Amino acid sequence: MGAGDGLRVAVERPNARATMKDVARVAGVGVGTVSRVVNGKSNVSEESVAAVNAAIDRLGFRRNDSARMLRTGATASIGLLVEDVADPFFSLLNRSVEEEVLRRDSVLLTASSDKDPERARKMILTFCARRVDGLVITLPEGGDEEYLRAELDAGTSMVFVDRPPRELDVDAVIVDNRGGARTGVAHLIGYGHRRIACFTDRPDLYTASERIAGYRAALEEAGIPFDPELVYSSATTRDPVDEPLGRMLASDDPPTAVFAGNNRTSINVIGALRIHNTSLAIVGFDDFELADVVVPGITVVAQDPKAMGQIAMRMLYKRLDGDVSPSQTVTLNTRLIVRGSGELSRDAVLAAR
Amino acid sequence: MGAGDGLRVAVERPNARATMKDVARVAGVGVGTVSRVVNGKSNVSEESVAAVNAAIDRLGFRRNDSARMLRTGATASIGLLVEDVADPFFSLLNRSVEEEVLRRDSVLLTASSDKDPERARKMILTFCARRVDGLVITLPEGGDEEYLRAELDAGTSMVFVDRPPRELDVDAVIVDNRGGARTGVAHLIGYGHRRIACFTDRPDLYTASERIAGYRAALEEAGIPFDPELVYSSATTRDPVDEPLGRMLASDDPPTAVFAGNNRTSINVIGALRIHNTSLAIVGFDDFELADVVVPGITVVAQDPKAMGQIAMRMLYKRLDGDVSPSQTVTLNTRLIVRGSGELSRDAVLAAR
DNA sequence: CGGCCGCGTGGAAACGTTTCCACGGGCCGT
DNA sequence: ACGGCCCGTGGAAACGTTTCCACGCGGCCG
Repeated sequence: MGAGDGLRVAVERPNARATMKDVARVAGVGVGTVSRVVNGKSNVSEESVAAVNAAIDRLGFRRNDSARMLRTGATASIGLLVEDVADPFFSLLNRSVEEEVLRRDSVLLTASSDKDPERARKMILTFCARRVDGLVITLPEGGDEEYLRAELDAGTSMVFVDRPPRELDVDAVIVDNRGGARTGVAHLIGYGHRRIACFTDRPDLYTASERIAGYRAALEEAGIPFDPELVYSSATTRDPVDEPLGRMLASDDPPTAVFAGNNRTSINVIGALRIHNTSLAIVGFDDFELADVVVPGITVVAQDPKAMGQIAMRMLYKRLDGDVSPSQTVTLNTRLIVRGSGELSRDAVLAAR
Repeated sequence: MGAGDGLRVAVERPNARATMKDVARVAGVGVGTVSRVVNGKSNVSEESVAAVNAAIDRLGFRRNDSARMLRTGATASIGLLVEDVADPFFSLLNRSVEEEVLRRDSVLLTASSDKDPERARKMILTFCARRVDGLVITLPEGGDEEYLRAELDAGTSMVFVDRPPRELDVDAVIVDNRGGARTGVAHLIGYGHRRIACFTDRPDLYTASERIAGYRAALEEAGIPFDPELVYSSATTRDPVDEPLGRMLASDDPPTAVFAGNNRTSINVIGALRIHNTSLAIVGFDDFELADVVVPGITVVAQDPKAMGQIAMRMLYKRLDGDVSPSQTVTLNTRLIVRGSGELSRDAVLAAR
């Protein structure tokens, strides 16, 4: 009645998870066989499979993946660190990464850095302690990235997204921020604008500085002098921009168009324009829901977070599958989506004044 | 030179992670001492601490959490399953859950069910195999929830969010969907409307059906007959609603106001109104960015995903800390945010026709 | 002066899996 | 008819931690 005993014990303590040993006892086989059945290995007799499955059901057995991970060294998990999982751009990226992770029957650990290098460091180290197979990282500005080298050397694969690495030899997928901004601003110039304001995020952020560079490049190409008075970088994307916009509008030579460096800033600009009861041509960087619901629809330079996630994961899994070729940076092109706000001509704006 | 040997081995194979055994050898102490140092236990001499830390730095040691989890049985991880991490509502919930998880030095596993019960089941079972300490779940409609009982019995704590459990004895935090909808519709009625259209999600979804019930309750209270012709439930929140709205507008007794059952539907309705070049009073369920940027601003019945996440996690951690009191369901109240679209009176709408 | 307590320590067992090795039995080929 | 081989199997080692137990040693109290 040895088997019966095993069962009784399990039934009497329903709160303890059954182990393979318990299953083996109940099924009357060895633990090796249980393991083979659980993992769907082929060389097991039909009777054994049936007996084991019956025992599993009876005991409510579920494999303990901690033990499996320890033994095999493979955790089947990926760590994702972004600025903020609630940000529209990153939440889309998150979802697309999730999709790829799921396809490989892995699990996704997520965290938001909140642009804090220290918090990012802590989370990445936590992920590494958990021995994730790979890491997808948007590293916040301003921190030291050297600590990552140790993890890299230890064999943890990683891909940077949205920002290129500075020193590290890792894969990355980024967006052509500069080119996208240049295109957007050139679009405005094409409609006759010569006084174009530029609202962005903190300029010490990689994406913001690139976009400002694109803005300047477009001006330069058109022979329009750069006027620092027309550039405003907010400390956080949350604060409104009515006041700086008001100052520009009140100047001798006010802008007739605005280039907004990111989607939240676009929204802030729209709000500020409403407050000042005026309309300028607008092109925003990064698409957002409702961009086509306001009137006029907002013309944007769109990124593709879904593609970014897919490509990043494809690169990562290639590394995990053993690819040791030199690291590369993929740059995604942007797409100009014309909706009306960017096609308001200089003449039309001036006429309305 | 025993210690030297240990070091040399580690240096020669930099790709292999050092273990506590390696650290112990290099530091000239026992593994027990290394473990105590790593975990910051107090009863270790200063010299030992110093020696161990030096060895750790030298070897790039990082504790293997798989082994730790196996040994201790505590994984310090929480699983979160929502409909879609890219949805504005759930991404905010995700972030707020993350914040609470971080506070407890845990890690967050996330997944999107995409409203597919089978996918949800798979992910939940995966989380359970990984022995997460607790689960935060938005269970998709239509699936069997019985399989959760086994996990519950096995001691995995869980909290439902956004939907109550049907049979299961688990904690939940939900929103007063019915009451919120009633308030929103009553608000419209207060401005004289008697023909109020209702656009929602699939009515077999819990939240949608509750909101429809709230809509009907408000009508009933005001003595307004319910007209099924004024209710449209789209199969997915992606499809536009121009056609059904057009049909309603073309009828003998067209609506003068709209209640939109969720934020994407609100957006669709705004788009459809624009196409039909007309304006009706609107109240939407669930706030969204830009609700105050369109003109007029959209009056909404707002939920608070952040609070939902906080409360859910507080309940979950109470359970993990041993609370065995009866399970409870917390219902969060909604808040009406007045922005203009809901205050367009019936007379104003009719006058504009 | 002797026993006892407590502190710092090393070592070994245990967590639950996977994987490797060895073994027995049937089958096929020579 | 016999040897080798393959298949299904059981058992044990190993993964890297934590935790428990036992040990030595000093100091303090009786």
